[in-house]
Amino acid sequence: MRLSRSLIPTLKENPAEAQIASHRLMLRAGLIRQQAAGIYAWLPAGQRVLRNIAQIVREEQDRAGAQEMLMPTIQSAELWRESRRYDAYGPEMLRIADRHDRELLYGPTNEEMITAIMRENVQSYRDLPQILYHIQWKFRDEMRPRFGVLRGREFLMKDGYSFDFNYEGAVTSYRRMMLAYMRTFRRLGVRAIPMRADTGPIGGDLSHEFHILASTGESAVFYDAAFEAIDLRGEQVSYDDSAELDAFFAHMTTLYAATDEKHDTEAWKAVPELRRREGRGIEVGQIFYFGSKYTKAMGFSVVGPDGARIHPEMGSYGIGVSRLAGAIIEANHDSAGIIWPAAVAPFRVAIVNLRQGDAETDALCELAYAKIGDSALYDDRHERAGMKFADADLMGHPWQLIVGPRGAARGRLELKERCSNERLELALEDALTKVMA
RNA sequence: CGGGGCGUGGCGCAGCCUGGUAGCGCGCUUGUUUUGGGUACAAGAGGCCGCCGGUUCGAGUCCGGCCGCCCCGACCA
Repeated sequence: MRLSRSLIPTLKENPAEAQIASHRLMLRAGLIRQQAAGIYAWLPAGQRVLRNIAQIVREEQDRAGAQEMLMPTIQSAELWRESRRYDAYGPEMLRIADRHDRELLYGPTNEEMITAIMRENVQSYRDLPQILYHIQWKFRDEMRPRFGVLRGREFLMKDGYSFDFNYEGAVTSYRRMMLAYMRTFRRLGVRAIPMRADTGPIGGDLSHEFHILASTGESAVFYDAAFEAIDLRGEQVSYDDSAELDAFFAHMTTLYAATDEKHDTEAWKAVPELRRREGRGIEVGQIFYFGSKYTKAMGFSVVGPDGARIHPEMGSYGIGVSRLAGAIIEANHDSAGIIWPAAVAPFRVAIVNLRQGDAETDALCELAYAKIGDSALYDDRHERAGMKFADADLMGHPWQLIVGPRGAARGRLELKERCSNERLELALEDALTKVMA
């Protein structure tokens, strides 16, 4: 993308409404603009971030055997009466009436809808297990939206649902999703710790929240410092080997880690004192097992091998895609701006033309831009070098390809790595090799 | 929802107490200058002062109502 022709409105000053770093930086780097309390428009660069995060989430869900689908944002109140959550959910649910005065709602989550879809289309235990997910906008009418996209009212979420014939199967699905989540967060460039969590209105008795540690997090968390050292990735674990899956699950859940709702002071005392960490976390995902709560309430059953009907066992699995954009920035920034992990950066590299109009400089920039293509943001504005440097740092591209007349005359340019601030003078080909690695 | 605060060019703010033709910095446009970390000078453009009503000869300023936004708390798959 050529910056001169892009809607990436960077701000030099901090907008007054933004209190925390990620919110300030998302506004200043031109990623988002607020439209109403807790409701944001994602500008082109922001949309690219959202798309990158969603794509990684999608790939890891697919790899875990989940199937992508797409359910609507608007749901019928009838559906929610079946599970008795229409009244239970309270004012956080946005209720709408259509022109015929039929009661609708903007979905805050989709357990009812997916259960209804399964009920209509699945009759036999042989059709199980299944895990389905979608990436869709949700709306929860929060009492007090804040912190930009970290607590918005409208937000993009990956929500998935597993259906198993029995408890053992459901536990396996739960463990598969935990593995998928750890891999997802790893690829997104953040360390998220699974913590025992409260199940809340979704109900059920087994749940973990995934928290990125950050002083600005909304949740108080307690965890064993050993988490800071262990391998959270699970790269080598096979989804199809139940022994490996169980071992990974044990590895993730044996050490103490809990949110304040589930904090157990007795168990806490068993953690060596020097390893007790109390901090704050940003919840970026949560997984639940809740058995047949919804399949029973909504009358979804399948015929088993013995001819008897059983209510499938469910789990649900959420990742806050739009919240992650903010959380990743919260965990990766400095005083100059964002420091994007390469996997989610809107642009892998900025081409900084220090002397727009200088023939050799322009030519070298154009060549670099042609070779890199869409993952480059070419700063071809007629602006001073200082402003371009400041904007590139603010936007947080992992790499900056700095091209000025001094080097261009000799066919050289400078490559700056945002996270280390390291600069190298190189020929274009060598720089591209490093950038594309 | 309880408490607190704020709405004035795109952004950040002053002006309001004590009513009298709307200001500053940044940004934007044009020109000159400068050119490897937000250059300097000059000339410009841009404002239902959140909305409605009231008081007054006159309201950004005073009074009432409403709306929006932010912060603390409670709440929060």
